[in-house]
Amino acid sequence: MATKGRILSGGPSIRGFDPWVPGRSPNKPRQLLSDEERAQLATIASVVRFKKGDVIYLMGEPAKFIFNIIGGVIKTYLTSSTGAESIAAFLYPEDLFGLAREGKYENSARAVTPVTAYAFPAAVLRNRLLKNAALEFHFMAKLCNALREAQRHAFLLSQKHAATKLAMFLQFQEHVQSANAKQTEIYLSMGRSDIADYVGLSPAAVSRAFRYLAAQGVIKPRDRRHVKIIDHDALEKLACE
Amino acid sequence: MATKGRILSGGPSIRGFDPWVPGRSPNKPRQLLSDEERAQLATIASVVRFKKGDVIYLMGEPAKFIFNIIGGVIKTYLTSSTGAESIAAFLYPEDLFGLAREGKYENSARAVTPVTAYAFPAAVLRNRLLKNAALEFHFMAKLCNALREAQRHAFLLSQKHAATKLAMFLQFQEHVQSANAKQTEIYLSMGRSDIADYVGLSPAAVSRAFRYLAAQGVIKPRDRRHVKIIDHDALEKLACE
DNA sequence: CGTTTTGTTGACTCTTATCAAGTAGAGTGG
DNA sequence: CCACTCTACTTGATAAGAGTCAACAAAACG
Repeated sequence: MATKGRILSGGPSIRGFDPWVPGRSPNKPRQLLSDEERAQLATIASVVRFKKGDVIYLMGEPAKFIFNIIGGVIKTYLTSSTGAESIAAFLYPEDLFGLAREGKYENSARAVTPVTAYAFPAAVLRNRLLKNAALEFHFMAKLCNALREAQRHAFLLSQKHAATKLAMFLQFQEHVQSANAKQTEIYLSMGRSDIADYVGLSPAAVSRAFRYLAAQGVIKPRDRRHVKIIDHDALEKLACE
Repeated sequence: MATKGRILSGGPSIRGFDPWVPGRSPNKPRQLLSDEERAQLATIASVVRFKKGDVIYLMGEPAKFIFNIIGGVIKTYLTSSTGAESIAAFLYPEDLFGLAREGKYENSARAVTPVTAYAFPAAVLRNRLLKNAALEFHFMAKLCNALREAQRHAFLLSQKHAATKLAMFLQFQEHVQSANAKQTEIYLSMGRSDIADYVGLSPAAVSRAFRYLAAQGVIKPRDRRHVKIIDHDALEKLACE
């Protein structure tokens, strides 16, 4: 695919919104890095691959790398003492992950699909950022985006009805994909139990919520990973209720 | 108070953890800004005051300012279409707030107590950051902290039992305050309904959860705003369950 | 093509939301 | 400083909704 080729050949890529500069086409994230920045970052990055299900790092490990996804989807998660895992975020191509505190990872990460990513050694990246304010600014902008998404996720989790949560989740997915193409059908990269861990419900409740939305004529599932949104307004209404 | 005097006289202050450099005393946040940076920031800041309950900004407004709290507590929140408000974060002295996307605030902010803060004009601050990579790095570090807290908040919200949520909330409060002093009694800056909006429960459920924890002998409320933690281990166990 | 994992469905239980009534606290003016 | 008022909080009864468990169905995997 042409787009994928461009991303690969161009080096590391970060997509998002500038905190303060209005975009030319609002509500569409843009490439935050200049071509020179991407080339510069390419010199310190190595490309790494993970198979579906691979653990990329565990909470508490020394945070040697920051990652930039080229292709695939990863999840970051926290594990409670009972073993239940709560998913903090799904991350997609052109996202960053590898959040650390005082040199230790603050959550765990695992590949949801096969993943290709750039890995930046933390120490080297830190030096680059301290020497290049513009580059650093773009990383900061991406962090603002991540913070906003975490707050939206918290908002989703504060909702009480399973259908509301699922509706919001589907809207998130739609926005992630509409960056690439304006398609009516959504592809879900993750399984039902990952969705459950993200929206804070049991897998059973997620399953029932899908059935409910389908019964209302809001969505039309083709199979477990493909959903067509029939009634965007109804979804919006459910999501905002 | 000596500490407060230092903060005021020293100019803007940001407290947190460096993402990659281990702290000398782990688990204690440190001042991220150098004295020169604080002095420099002071030249572009004005001091603003808000009364308890004042709206500081509303979601969607032009994001003219970034704020740094000197004293008091604020909350950032999202309002759903039904009017229910979900609190994204409580912010304390030495915190930053005023998150924006493409020049618009992405949430609303309101004073929970009387508040004093520095206000940085966004455009001016942006220029400073782009000219001073070290200063910018410290803002970025603070953003990492905020992102981590948002993810911990999401983790709290994903918990199913009211007592668990409240236990986690009380632990958060304890950590916020233990930065200042190691006291056994916690002071709650916010009312019950703000706690409810933060942990994603009804005020009634929060009230019952308090009663439950007290009945278990885990906490001992002195009045509505003062709680003594009797059994830290039990609280930990409840929080992690 | 069988095996194993993942997802769906139903019956039942448990928890919290909701609503309404009562109470305590904070704030206000005398 | 006290009484009054108003808001915020607590408490109880009820019902709606999601969790759990178990059995079944459907994919995914080798």
